[in-house]
Amino acid sequence: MDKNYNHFSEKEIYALWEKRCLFNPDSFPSKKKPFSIIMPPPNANDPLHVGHARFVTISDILIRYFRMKGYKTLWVPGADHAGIETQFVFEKKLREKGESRFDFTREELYQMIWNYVQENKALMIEQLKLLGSSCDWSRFKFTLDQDIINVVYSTFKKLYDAGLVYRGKKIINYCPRCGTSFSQLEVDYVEREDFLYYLDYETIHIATTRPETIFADVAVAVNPNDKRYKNLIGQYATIPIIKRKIPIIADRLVDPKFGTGALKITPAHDPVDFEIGLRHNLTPISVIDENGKIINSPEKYIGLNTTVAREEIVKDLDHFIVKTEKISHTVGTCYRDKGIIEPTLSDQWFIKVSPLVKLSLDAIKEKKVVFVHKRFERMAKHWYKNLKDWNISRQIVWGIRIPAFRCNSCTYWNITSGEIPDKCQYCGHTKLTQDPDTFDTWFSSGMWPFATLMTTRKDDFKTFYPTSVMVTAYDILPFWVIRMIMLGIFATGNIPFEKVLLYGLVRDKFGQKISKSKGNVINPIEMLEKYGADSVRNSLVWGTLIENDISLSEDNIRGQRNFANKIWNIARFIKISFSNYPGLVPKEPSKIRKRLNDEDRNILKKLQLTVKSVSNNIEKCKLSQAISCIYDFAWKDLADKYLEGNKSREDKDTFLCVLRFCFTNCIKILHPFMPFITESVWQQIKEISIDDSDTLAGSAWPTNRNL
RNA sequence: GGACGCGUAGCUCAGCUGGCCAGAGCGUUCGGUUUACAUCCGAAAGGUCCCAGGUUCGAACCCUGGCGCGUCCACCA
Repeated sequence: MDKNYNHFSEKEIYALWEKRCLFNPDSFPSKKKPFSIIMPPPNANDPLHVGHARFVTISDILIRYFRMKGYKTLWVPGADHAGIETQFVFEKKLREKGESRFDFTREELYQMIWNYVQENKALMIEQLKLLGSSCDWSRFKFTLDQDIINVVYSTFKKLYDAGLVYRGKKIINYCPRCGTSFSQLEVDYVEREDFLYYLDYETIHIATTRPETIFADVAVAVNPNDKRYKNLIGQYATIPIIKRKIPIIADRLVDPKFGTGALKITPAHDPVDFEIGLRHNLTPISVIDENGKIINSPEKYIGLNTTVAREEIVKDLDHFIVKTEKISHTVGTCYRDKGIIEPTLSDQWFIKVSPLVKLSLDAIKEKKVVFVHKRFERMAKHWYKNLKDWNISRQIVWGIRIPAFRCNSCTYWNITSGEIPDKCQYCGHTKLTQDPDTFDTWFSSGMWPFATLMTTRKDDFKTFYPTSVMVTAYDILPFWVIRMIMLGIFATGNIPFEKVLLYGLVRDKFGQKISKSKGNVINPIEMLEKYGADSVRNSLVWGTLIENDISLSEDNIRGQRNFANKIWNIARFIKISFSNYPGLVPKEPSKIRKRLNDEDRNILKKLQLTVKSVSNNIEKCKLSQAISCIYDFAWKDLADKYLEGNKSREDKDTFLCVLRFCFTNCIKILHPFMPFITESVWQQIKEISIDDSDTLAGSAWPTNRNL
């Protein structure tokens, strides 16, 4: 054995595990209880970052622990097509080559992105292996695999048949440059300076930052309690330039303290106005089309973009402008190109969420789904209560195309489970046109736990659903976790997972958020090459609670590398000692009980307590406590005190037997955390070890009976 | 405006349902050269547990209020 541990044999170790098929539950025909985790599929297109490294570590610790405990263990890996994200990255690449998505047909574009993603997917898989992930690669799923798509289709159909899918005109967040709508969550609100124009509507003055939308006004609203305007309610105001008369109405959403306290109502271009419009039965008028150009306005403005139109209209409004002031307010911007989002009326598919929310809240209340950390349960409930109907249409190509076909004759929509209808089910007409839109990524990934298990192996769904625990970052609780619960219960009648373990974000060593612009990005693969996967893994659970954000520093990783080296050297001491005493046969301490002294009994007792505490902590997902227990036992109790205090002892025989026994058990409980070094050590000393397991990864967790 | 957190050693953080002199890692200082490891060993310094009240025999921990910081969400035209 070398003087120091070097981690360069990690790949061989991983290959050994794969060769033994240790990660495939089919190799264990036991009737034991199943334990399963579905991996949140990383974006196929991006290299792994430290956040991924954290969930890999956490999940792998749990998986390896339960595997050693004898459970039938399955960890399903996967990759996500990451709809909008990927298409925009790809389009950027096209632009660099002087091409655009409009140069290709839909099918060509899809195929090109598909090929591009396949190339990158391989890298992602490679990196997951470098981290030691003990997934069953034979069950790998991609979110655009045909069988996954089929599950998504039939779930959509089921939702439709249950009356939970509807097509509606709604205000959506539309980006005219990207040509797509975004969910509420994809819009960034930024603080901006703008002019607030006070306009004379004859009977009343209103204030607006968007004068280009005045031709879309259908009313002026005031707060019902606003004494200034009480007698105007029911009367009319007049839109300048076109002189159209519109009613003055009262609505509680109007803030009397803002501007003049009178709000022009433009239901087609503002979400609040849309809501007020609905309440008062006002018919919306659109003045901005999907390209961001003015329509339904006086001739001279038609076709202008909104910025130019605003300038022109402000010029023409002239003496109608009573006052102009600068204000700073928040404006919705596109999270991709940072441009202004136009709230626009559009036809989209929606999911009616209230029945699904009820199912989910009930499941949480009945403790069918348990959040390991209570505070996330509180957050989830809060989200559910504020969830609005879910717009699932996206105007992009890279995704799952919505199986909705509109009849060219009667214009009714035919919804299928994916198959192309040969005739309209309402009028029998044979010409139908498919909706060009694709599903929101979160809609299909919300089905991930059951879509994967329904398509891996024949009995997987039966055996492994609901999965044992969902491990994911807390920042996607609202995007993903709550939607998986809704869709899982709806589609299968059963919860998708029993526990939700949400972990905190990885930050830099000062606790700052990691971002490219700050230049504090930590590349896990670089660290792993430098210090070994075990060190990186340990540094991601060490010292901070799982549910809290963790500050990662290279110092920390180095500290864990030193720990790995300590483990290596205890093994080296044992190996050298045994080879110095060729006649020495390792015996279990229970067989030589009479020869044990106080120190021997003490360390054996300590081992027992450590195993117990580590098991408890892992089962409660308290991983930082678990690893620090092992760390203290291995380094302080075993190496510094016991080994150091006994190395020159007369009774070498007993000492070495006790040491060997404690150490082999120690690397067993350390294995889920640091699989490579422990396996590597096991391969070195297994001939003098306590059991005859060929690999440590496939060995059994220590139990009270054999301690 | 709403929700959820955080404030403990120089830094990053533990401290579970109130109870032994408040802990760890890193850093700092001092001392160790053979024989498992300098990626090591031994020792030391370093804390008004954000502030103020309250509950209690007893509070870093529970309650109330403040101050400071962070994240997410949202409907200010």
